[in-house]
Amino acid sequence: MQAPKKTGNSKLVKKLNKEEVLQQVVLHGQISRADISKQTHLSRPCVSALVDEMIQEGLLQEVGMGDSKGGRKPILLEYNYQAYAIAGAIFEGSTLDMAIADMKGEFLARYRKRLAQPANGETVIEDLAAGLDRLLRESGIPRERLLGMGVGLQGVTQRGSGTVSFSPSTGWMGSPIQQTIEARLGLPVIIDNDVNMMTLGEYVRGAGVGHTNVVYMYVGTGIGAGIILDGQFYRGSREAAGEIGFMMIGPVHNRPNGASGVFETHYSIPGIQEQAKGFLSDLQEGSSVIEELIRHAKQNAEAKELLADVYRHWAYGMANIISILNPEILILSGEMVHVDGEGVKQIHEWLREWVPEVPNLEKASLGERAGLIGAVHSVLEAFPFTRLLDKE
Amino acid sequence: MQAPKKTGNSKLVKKLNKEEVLQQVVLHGQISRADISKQTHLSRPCVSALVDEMIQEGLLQEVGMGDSKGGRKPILLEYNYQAYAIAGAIFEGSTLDMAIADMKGEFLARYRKRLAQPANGETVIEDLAAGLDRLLRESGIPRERLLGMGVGLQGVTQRGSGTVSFSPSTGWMGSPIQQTIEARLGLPVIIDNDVNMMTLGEYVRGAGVGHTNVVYMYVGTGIGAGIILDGQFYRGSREAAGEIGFMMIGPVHNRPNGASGVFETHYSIPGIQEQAKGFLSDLQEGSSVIEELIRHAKQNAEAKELLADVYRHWAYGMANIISILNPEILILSGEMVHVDGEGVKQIHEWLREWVPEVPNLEKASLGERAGLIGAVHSVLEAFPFTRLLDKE
DNA sequence: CACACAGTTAGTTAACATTACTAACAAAGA
DNA sequence: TCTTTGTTAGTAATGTTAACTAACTGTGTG
Repeated sequence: MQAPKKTGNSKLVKKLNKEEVLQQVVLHGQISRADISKQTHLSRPCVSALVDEMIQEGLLQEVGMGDSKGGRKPILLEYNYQAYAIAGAIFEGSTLDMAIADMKGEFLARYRKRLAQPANGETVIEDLAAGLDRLLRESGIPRERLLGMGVGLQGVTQRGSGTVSFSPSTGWMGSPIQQTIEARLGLPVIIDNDVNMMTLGEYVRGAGVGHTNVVYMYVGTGIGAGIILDGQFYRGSREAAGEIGFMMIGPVHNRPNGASGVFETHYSIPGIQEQAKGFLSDLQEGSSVIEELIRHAKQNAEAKELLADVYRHWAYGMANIISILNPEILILSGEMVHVDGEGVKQIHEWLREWVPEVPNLEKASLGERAGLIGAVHSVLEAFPFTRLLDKE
Repeated sequence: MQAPKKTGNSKLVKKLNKEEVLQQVVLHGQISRADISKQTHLSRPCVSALVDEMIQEGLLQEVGMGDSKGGRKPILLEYNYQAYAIAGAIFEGSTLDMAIADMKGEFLARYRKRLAQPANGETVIEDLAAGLDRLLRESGIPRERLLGMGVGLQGVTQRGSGTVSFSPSTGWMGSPIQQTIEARLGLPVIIDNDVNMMTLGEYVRGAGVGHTNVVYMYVGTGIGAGIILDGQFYRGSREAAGEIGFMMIGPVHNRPNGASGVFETHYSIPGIQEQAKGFLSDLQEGSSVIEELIRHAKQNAEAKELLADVYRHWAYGMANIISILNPEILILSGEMVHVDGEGVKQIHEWLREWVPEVPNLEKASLGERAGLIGAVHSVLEAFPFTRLLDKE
């Protein structure tokens, strides 16, 4: 039942210390051995030894001298972000969006492809493999320097077991798809829901940076949320946390589709469209329902009323989330990014009236890149520095 | 910024290993050195050394021989639950309820006192000190073997800073009351909201045992919840998590008291009483509003309607919590424990209709002892074995 | 039935490996 | 000359493996 550790866990301490040193370097960008020692309670000789090993391993580099502070000049160290690379992939509708990134999360190459619909699970895996090959070629990164791939997709995923129980856009159903892909690509793979990937992206690079309790609220085809509490992704006991589309907001009866939640039946984009069909029939491909609704609301009283109703009920949802979770920030995404300043202000006012601790309300800031960035970071998170230091 | 560690952190490893050993003993009740070694990846000699030290420190005891498994009989070790003691105190209305417990959380003595109202903050502290003295005398435990005291109270607490911003029953307001009490008692003190203490109690000894995602829903004078996610108490960014009385359930307008939440305005006990005042005027001291309402509902159509409405809105609250958090268990407490089987069944049916992952629905099982048990455990949690092993 | 002896399990001792520390020193600069 | 940075050398702490003692089970034999 216990993890096997052959050399005794003095090795563990070393690993921890190495990680701590690495963390300091990452944190400061450039730093000397002496300064690391000051920051970490580790002695200078010890830091020196650990740093030397990590230089051997390619994780750190000496990048020149710093300014003297009255004595010998320090040798500055830098994290070698190019030591390894990570791949990310997102299935969004019928397109596959891929990228390869360095360990900073910076994209080195990107690749996009439209998939034939309906998707066939096996050819989709081949598409993934082909995309990866191309990214490797384009970026010039040798395959053995790839740490893994993060894959985000619309649908229902069980990250723990690496299975996908429902995903029309990829054609993956049931079965431990993660292992299958890992075997095909010869790489560790992480599979997760697209909203979770976007949440992670915004958390590490977008609107959520610097916060420890973050709720990412998404309104699109459905309504969902990604939840990060005390700096940790919270998934719930059956990976069903954040299914806020099932909140009891709006008319309880009159719910045609039993599988859909009450909230999302009425206030997801399809739900709103249904309510607006009297005046919003002429919607061209690719345009935003909310933008259109806002436009109509300027002349049409009915549209104005609907828009206010939508805002109000979205605000109810936020108030419930806030009451339960007291997050520092609520990130608005999906179609909610099209709400204008007026609308956000109105929602904010309501919240101040209803709940005592109103968090920051911010629109998602990464746009369509959020998912990919999250996918890349899901790998970085799962393989923290630890793994790199394992190259025994 | 860094924790000071004088001897280098090889000492840290030892502590960790010692804790691991201790954990095994606690977990198994009785266990031999050899078995600990098998469970912990630590070698037998190492376990022996650590165990010997802990026997010296009084934390472990040899309690006799176990059965032979074909060779020498093992010497069984046991955790010495009596090595230290913990005190707990709960202010519930105008009574102060205190207990002293061993490290298993078993009460060794208990003490109750009615406080004069309105409470004066300073005399309350003296009451606390007097109660503690009495408990120590009664249980025969020397003061220096006390690890600390957990204090739970109705009101608004900031556990992080140890302050109480609102608490009529104790008369404590603002000011870092925790330090004041610590100074007076000469003991580490933990202050927390009573609902949080009860949540912890149910989590470690009551209905929540064995679960990692637990929501404890309390309906009384107000409506609140305690939240444990992935085995950790979740408090929110400003310690306002679980303020579910502010959910947007029930009539939004017509809320007389601006400080109270929409949900609790209508569906806390005072809110229900307000709605029931037509037929529930004759309520004697100490009886349950819900029990009375259930009784009336058998003859009175109006009462029946109100009861159904209350159940329904409580269920809305639960559905929202479940949608967001997907807990494994929802513990019903406060006046909700008086809901009869019929009512629970009805609520469960609604939930199955509304949300996909319905958790266990269970009534709180510890009754009025929950808070005290939680208070005691809050200390155990804050001073894990770590502290004991610090006696360098 | 007594008893020797092999086999097994528990716990300890001894020698060794790892890792971090302190102290002292060399290098480089103000 | 005094500082600051980085390294070398010796030491202390802690855990490991290997080997040993202790204690018990079970079995075959006189």
